[in-house]
Amino acid sequence: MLPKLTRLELEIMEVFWRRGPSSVREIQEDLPGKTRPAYTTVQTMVYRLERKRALRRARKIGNAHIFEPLVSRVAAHRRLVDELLGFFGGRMQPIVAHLVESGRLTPEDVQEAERTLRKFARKDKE
Amino acid sequence: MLPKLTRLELEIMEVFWRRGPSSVREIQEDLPGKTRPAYTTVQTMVYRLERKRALRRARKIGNAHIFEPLVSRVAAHRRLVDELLGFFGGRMQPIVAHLVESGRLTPEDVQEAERTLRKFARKDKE
DNA sequence: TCTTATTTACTACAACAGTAGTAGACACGT
DNA sequence: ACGTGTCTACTACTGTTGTAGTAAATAAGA
Repeated sequence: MLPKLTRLELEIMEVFWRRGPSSVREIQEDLPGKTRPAYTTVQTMVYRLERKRALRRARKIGNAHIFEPLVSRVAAHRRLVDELLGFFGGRMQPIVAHLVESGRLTPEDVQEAERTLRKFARKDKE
Repeated sequence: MLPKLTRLELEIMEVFWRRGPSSVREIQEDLPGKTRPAYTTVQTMVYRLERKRALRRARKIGNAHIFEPLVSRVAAHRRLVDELLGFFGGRMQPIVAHLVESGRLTPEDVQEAERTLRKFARKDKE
């Protein structure tokens, strides 16, 4: 079962997904400047992600551990969307309405959705 | 500024939005059986929602306070969607993709989105 | 080999979230 | 007016999240 990731954990995973296997130091330095936590803060988060089985120690370079992701970006993202959906009792309509009203669901997004839908419809028939 | 609401706080607000002004007892008894917390748990949450200015004491019946919502369901829902959007760096496409792939964005939902979009486009021109 | 900078492993702690108990106030029926 | 049950106001405790410090191990350069 996919572990639940918090905001900061997700930010850190995001760096791993971009960079691939990395050390704590590399991750910390790659975090956006304004939000950058102390080295040991990142270290703590990495350890927690390891306990949650979202990361694992892949190898060592010098005395530094190199960690790598065990969960994919897509899987983590899907979980986020599922959670939101839960809040809305599984009903899409209010979500879509909010997205449209806040002007962030563009006509292009909708067309893209239609394309994806058709692709899935075809796949179902096969 | 709209306060941030947690999972249980949202569940409780949901009952208020359905019922209108209510006592702690009424809310507690209206919560779904499997998840129903103790009376004092609900009471604590209601107090916290009051501190967060999501609820206020409207009046008294006997010695019981009647609370009423200060934030609307739509506003709270919009905040949830905005938060999710933040996780995705503001880009819609991955969210839509997940929704479609999990089979929860139906063709009807997309048509609904198109209708809403057209309505908004018209409004922009006015 | 000695020194030093880096890394690890561990500890700490405040805020928040979820959970609930208890003591005392109070309203209501008789 | 009394007793009883409900409600309030407070307190408490656990787990999680975000934050970081410190001591000891260790790699790597001089």
